Amino acid sequence: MRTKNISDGQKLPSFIEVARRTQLIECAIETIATQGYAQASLAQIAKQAGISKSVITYYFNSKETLIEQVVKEILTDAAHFIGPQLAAQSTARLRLQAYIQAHVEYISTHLKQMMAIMEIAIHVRTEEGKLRYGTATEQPVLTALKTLLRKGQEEGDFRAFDLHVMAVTIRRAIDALPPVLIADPDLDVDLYARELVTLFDRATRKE
Amino acid sequence: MRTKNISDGQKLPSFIEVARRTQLIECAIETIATQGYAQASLAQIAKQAGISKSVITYYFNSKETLIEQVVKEILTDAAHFIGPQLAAQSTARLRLQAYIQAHVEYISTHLKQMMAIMEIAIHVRTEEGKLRYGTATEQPVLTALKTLLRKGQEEGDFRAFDLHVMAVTIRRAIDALPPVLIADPDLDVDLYARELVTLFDRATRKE
Amino acid sequence: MRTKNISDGQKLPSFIEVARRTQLIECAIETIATQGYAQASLAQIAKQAGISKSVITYYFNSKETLIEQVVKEILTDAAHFIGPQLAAQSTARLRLQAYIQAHVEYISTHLKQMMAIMEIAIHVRTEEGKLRYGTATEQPVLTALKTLLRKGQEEGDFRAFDLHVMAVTIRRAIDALPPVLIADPDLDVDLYARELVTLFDRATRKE
Amino acid sequence: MRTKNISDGQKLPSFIEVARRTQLIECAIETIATQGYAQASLAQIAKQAGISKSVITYYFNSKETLIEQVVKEILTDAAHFIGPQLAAQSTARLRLQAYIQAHVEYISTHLKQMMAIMEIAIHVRTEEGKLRYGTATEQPVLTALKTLLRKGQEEGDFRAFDLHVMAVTIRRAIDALPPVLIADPDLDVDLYARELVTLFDRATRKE
DNA sequence: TATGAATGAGAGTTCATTCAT
DNA sequence: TATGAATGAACTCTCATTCAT
Repeated sequence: MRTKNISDGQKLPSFIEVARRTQLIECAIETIATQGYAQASLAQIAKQAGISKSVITYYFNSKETLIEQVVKEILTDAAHFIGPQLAAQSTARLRLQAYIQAHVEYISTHLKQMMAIMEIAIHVRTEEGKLRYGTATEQPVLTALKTLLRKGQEEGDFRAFDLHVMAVTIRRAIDALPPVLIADPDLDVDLYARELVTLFDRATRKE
Repeated sequence: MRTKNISDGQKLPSFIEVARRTQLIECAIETIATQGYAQASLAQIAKQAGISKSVITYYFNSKETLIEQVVKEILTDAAHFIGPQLAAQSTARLRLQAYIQAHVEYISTHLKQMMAIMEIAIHVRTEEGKLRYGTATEQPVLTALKTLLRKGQEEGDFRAFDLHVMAVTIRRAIDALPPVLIADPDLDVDLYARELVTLFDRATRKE
Repeated sequence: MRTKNISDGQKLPSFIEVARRTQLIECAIETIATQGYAQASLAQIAKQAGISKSVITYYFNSKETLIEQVVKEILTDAAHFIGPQLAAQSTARLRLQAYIQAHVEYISTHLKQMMAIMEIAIHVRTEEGKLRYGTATEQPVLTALKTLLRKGQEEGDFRAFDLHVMAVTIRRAIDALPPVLIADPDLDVDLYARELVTLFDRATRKE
Repeated sequence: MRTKNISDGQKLPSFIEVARRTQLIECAIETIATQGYAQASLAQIAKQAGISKSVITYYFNSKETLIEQVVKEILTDAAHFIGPQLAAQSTARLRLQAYIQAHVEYISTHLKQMMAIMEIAIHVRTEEGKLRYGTATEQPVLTALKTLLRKGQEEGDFRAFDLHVMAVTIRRAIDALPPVLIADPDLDVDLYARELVTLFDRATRKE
């Protein structure tokens, strides 16, 4: 499965192509994060990149595709960082703790990306009017978290809370961080993480 | 001090005017809630109302003003519903419980309004690029919640958690409900409320 | 010849009708003079008069008609002031002197009206795109002035200049006054008039 | 100090760009001159040019900018034509004569431009409601003319008239020409110029 | 006599996209 | 590989006018 780009039937993407695509995705993220999705017109993104508007539609056929790539890029990178940290834990309690801490750490070190993806999730809709990267895409994320929580219940670490409510609440607590960090860049993120861990540890544990 | 009624210096709005304004605010809410803020052009809202575009700028001078009225209408109504329920509680724990339950109930019975106001909060920006009804407006809400929580700590009901983290988490847990309800309209909201109450009761209480 | 108003076949215009029409013409002049013709929408004029927009189209069927009346009113009044002063003079030289002085005096005491009529002359066009009150209407004015000048030549007071050039130049010298007075309200208008008289006396006289 | 040419930091405008900008300025002048400023919407100008409305905002960011360019273009060209002819004269009397003749000649050969710039001067206002290219811009022009006249007085060529009155009158006499020429395209402009020269020579000279 | 309600046309502007080079 | 040129649709807003009351 190769990315469907303009040189498909014949050659692999050239070096310059990879570089440009990377650069444009970077610039899109930067623009969306700092100015908001509504201001992130192709013209703005091109200006940010110091190139012409048409370059964008040259490498990505449409704005839609560019945004897709941005989302893919960010989600993949985040998964690479967070996934292994969960796998390393032996109990559900530790896994939840790691889940929160890994997310907080990633968010605090990738604030721009997180702002961008939230802007996208909030703004982009399909032709039928549904959010394209919103709750829909969130489903698998929630499912994974619910699995983690259910295991904790089965193993006797967690009490009998409603999986959906707890999963949603945890996710939103994490998603709240980016704007909080924007508003207060000097925030002590480790403390924030520890507070969240404690909060949800108490909220989930058996007694 | 008179109720702003008859012979007040400025003309009374006619019956039709009141009706139209109400209808247009209604239609704006409907359109924003169902199609998203970006799709809610004056043309769309007018179509929804079955009238011409110009009627909107006739009653509200600008789109900006219309949105202001929508926000005001929704927030006022919500405050009228929720405020008294908090005041009736004697302890911080009960107040937090009431805070959550009142919000959940109001949201579940005013889903359209809640979707609309969240869309607005997320999309509308000032000329300088800041969110107009976003974090800024949220500040007083958070402050009020923090005051409630601090009191609980001072009275010995609550443990020594970080006020900001807890307040943000509670708010986001509540704000999560509208899209959850949209995705699953048959959701048992009372259960949802009870689960949230338990969750945050455990998260906050002393031991 | 009566003004064709709404109550034509039957009664004479009522007192209130006359008053309203006068008031609206006044307000139109005020608005046009101070804010410019482009800003003088019916809404603005109505606001100035403290009445509803529809009143204007009630008394004058259209904006076009209102403007017509404004022009008529102003021109008639000016003619009443200036005409007799010319008739009183015995020689062409004195008549030209009176022409200039009467105009300057009238302009300086009716600045608002003069600004309004110049704005109208400049802005209002017919459906075919010609100026409605511009050069076209100016023609009779120029003709009258040329007659005065020709007489002076025939009587031997004036030298053999081109009538058209001289008439146009005199008119424009006079028309220049309103904006000059706006820019410098403390201007010594008598001096201005005397300077103009001298200027054109030297320009016209035989040797 | 280099002529701003190649490798200047900012990109050179392409041939097409120069051509289009020229064409659009041309078409703007044409439309404004023939139909009046009020009718010169972007749609009209685009129609005149046979292109789409968006092309105009592509080359000039806004209508405001387009008009600025139109004004700049016209004034620059006129100054290039008239300036040198004044400098070539030795006495004030000759300079005034050249002033009038150069203006008349330029106007008669650039009638469209002159009509356009007068329309613009009359119509375009700043946000505060002042004329943008009106009396304000006229000030330096009047000042220059007054300087010429004062010199004539100092050198003993001219009598002791009021500088302001004379300058204004001369300017208005010149500004009167465009509409006069429109009304009568077969007018003998040389005669017109000679008549004006004589008129103001007599009006200004010592005895 | 006077008004508020409503409309439709047209204004300037923004934007993603297409196309030829 | 990259760009400038051009388009058309949609946006918010203004305005003179019509109509029922």
